[in-house]
Formats: sequence, C-alpha cells, structure tokens
Amino acid sequence: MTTLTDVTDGATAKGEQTRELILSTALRLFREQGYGKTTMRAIATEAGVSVGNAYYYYSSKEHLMQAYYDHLQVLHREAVQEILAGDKSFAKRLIGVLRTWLDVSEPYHEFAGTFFKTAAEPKSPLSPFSEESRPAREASIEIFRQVVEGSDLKLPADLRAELPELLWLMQMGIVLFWVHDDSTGLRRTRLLITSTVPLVDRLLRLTRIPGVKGVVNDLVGVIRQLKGV
Amino acid sequence: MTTLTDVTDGATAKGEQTRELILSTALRLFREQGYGKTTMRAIATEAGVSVGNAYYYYSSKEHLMQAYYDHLQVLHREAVQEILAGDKSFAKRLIGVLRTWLDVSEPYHEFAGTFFKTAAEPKSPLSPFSEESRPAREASIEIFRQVVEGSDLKLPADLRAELPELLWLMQMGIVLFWVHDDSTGLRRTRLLITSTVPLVDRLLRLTRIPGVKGVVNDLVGVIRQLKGV
DNA sequence: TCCGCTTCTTGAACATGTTCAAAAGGCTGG
DNA sequence: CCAGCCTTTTGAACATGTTCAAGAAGCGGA
Repeated sequence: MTTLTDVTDGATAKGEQTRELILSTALRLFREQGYGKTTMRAIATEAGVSVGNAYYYYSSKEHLMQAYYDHLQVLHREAVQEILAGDKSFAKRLIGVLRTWLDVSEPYHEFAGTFFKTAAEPKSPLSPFSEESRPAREASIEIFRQVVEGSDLKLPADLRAELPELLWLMQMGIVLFWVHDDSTGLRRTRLLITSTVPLVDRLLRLTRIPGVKGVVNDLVGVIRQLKGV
Repeated sequence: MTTLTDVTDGATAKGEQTRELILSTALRLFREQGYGKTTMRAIATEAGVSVGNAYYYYSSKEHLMQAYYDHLQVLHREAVQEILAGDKSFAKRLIGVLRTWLDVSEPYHEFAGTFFKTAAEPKSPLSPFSEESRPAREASIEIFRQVVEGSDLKLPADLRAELPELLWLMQMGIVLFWVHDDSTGLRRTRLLITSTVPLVDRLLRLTRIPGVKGVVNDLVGVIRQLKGV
C-alpha cells in the first residue's frame, strides 16, 4: 500500500531505525557521488549493515530513489504553503509553486536524471503514472488544486475541475526539461517557467472567446475519454 | 559521426557482415523474448561470435537498441511517402504520418519502453535530444516539414517555420503515451491521435483571431529563446 | 615470401545489482 | 524460563553488462 516502504507489518522500532539509517545513508551517498557511482555495497558498508539487509527494507536500488522522491514531495508541499496562503493571482501562485519545486529539488538535480530514466519505463512501479505512485501523484495534484482554488481565476466548471491534473502534467513536462537542463543555476528551466506561466494564464482567460471555448471543451473531452478508456 | 555504428573507419567487408549479423540477431532476440531477458551472452552465442566481439561493434547493449531505432526511422520515412504525395489536408497528412509510425513500430512495442527508459536519461547519447541522435532527429523533423509544406495550411511565416519541430515534439509526447499504452490493438494511442490532431488543426487555424495570435507569437518567442539560450 | 600494421576475435576477469538459505535476535503465551 | 514464532541480519552465490590483454587473421609493401 505505501510507496515508501516494502515491509511495514509487524515492524519493530529497531527495524524502523535501521530502515531510516539505510535510507539516509543512501541519499547522502547519492548526493555526494551520484546515483550511478553509489553501489549497494557502499551503502551497506557505510550504514554498517549487510547488503542483504538493505534489500530487506528496499527491494531494489531504485526503490531507494523512490523513497527520495516521496521525501521531496513532502518538502515541496510544506514549502509551498506560505505562497498559497498569500497571493491570489493565479499566475503568481503557479510560478511560486513551480519555482519552489525547483528550489527543493536543486540539490538532487545531478542524479535526478537517473530517477526519471526509471520513471519513464512504463512497467516500473516508479513511473509517475503507475498505481504504486498514486499517493505521491495525488498529493502533487492536490497542490495544484490549491493553486486553482485559492486563485482569482474564473473558468467554466468542467475545465476548472480538470485543471489541477493538467497543471500536474505541465509540471511533469517542466521536470523533463529540468532533467535535461545543465545551464548554470538552472537558468533555462527558470526561463521556461517565467515565460510559459503567463502564457498559460492568458490562454486560460481566452477560454471566453467562443471559438477558443469550443476547442478547449473538446480538449477536456479528449482527456476525459483517455482517462476512462 | 554516425549514430548506427561505433567503428566505421577501415572497415572490412567481413567486418560489416559480422556487424550486421550481430545486429539482426539482437533485434530478433529482442522481439522474441524482450529486451530485458535477452542477454549479451545469448546474442553472441546465437550469432556464433564471442561476447567481446559484439562489444567491438556495439559499445553497449543500449547501442544495439539505438541501431534498431535508426532502423525504424528509415522504415517510417519510406512508408510515409505515399501519404505525403496524396492528400493535401493538413489534418489527414498528420494523422497519416502518426498512424504510420504506430504501424511501423508495433512489432517492437513491448520492449520499446526499455529504449525510452534510456532515452529519458539526459546524459545518454541515446536521448532524442542528444547531439549523437541529431541525424535521426532531423530526419524525423524533416518528415513533419513535408507534412506542413505540402498541406493546405495557411499560417504566419514564423509559426510555419517553427511548426515541424513542434509537431515532432507532439510525436514525442504521443510516443511517451504509446509506451505506456497496453490497451488491445493500441486502441488508446489511436484514440489519442484521432482526437488530438483535429484539435491541433483547429487551434492552428485559430491563429487568425487577434487575441490568440498574440499568445501564439509569444509562444514561438519562448521556444526560440529556449533553443538559443 | 616475410614484415609490420591494422582489423578482428576471443574468453577470462571484473563490477555490481539481486537472491536466498541459514542463522541470530527478540517477543509472547504458557 | 522455555518453546515457538516472527522479525531481522548475514554473506556467499548468482546473473549479467562490460572491459581488456592477448592473440589470430588479413593485407599491403619491400
């Protein structure tokens, strides 16, 4: 059920401690030397346990990555509350949320690529679309729901209902870009955000124009259809 | 220089033969048992050569995948000429090209995920955005240039110039969807194509409306900026 | 023909993610 | 305190992608 862990039933306090020791050691090594160069043996040795023990808690190296991702999720959600409590402008809220994600994730940028490599594989439970990562995904979408709800944006109800998920998809796109971005200070990704958000904002407000509205309605229909089928 | 091969200088006829033997054996095994379950040892044995010999021609298992991808590219380009010579309707041309890609790629759908897994990793030379796959990418974009050029679509010049690359991006999106699509007969991906293409078509024709035009201009500007920076 | 150079081929060795049977540790009811 | 049972831990063994030093094969020129 949980995405973070593989074993939770009958867990012991000692066990929990070991699990966290392994995770924190792994994340530190990932940060220090990258995902690829960190071996399971190194993680185990550094944490003072055996290799098999690491596998007892995390069924693969990639699951350790997944755990990191969930961790980021929580950090993001927390870091974003201030912004969501303040501004009412839709564009500002969206920019704030996206930039915060960037800030929170920055320390991991170098090896994040490896995670999204795995995430791109459909069968992998680590895919952002998978059943297993549903909780994390929904938590993410929830943030965008807050972005929309608390904003000044006026929209037809059906589009408004669909929007959070669309914004999440937009974020996935930005993440994809971010992963490939090796400009200093992530200049290009920041540029992407500051230039696309106002566009999205304007585009959404254009939905009042009759001709545009028709297209948008169809678009929403398509998305619904694809989700259902 | 080439994307298909690692060693080309001073190649012998015999050498070329071995290279092709290894590639065709690999592709066959990939198709028969999937990418993951096909070991380099199996490929070598089946081809009647040593493991090291396979590595002499293809510097990694993933490069064998890359070779398959280039192969698909050629098949697609050829299969698409008939359509491009016929219809003038932009929507029909685009649908035709996308569907043909689907048909050409169908036999490999099962293990294609593994390729795109790799492709999603930024540093990988197999990434569709990488320098190494530039030739394949440009060949792909060229197809979409043909789609636009020979069509009845009337567009502002700057958008028209940018459009082929945007359509290629759209195809990347569809591929991403396709990789995740396990519906029978790829029903969902086909649905995605038949429902989004008319939308794109309508959206493009909307660019005459002043308010929309402004947004589109900005969008083109953003894309240019991001490509340049 | 023989020498030297490049091309090609080999297979053992290596690195590392993963598995598994066995043992150790710890808890609870009797 | 013991027996039984679940949790935790171990490390050797395994699978497989990859490397590499060594040799074989081919070829062109003297």
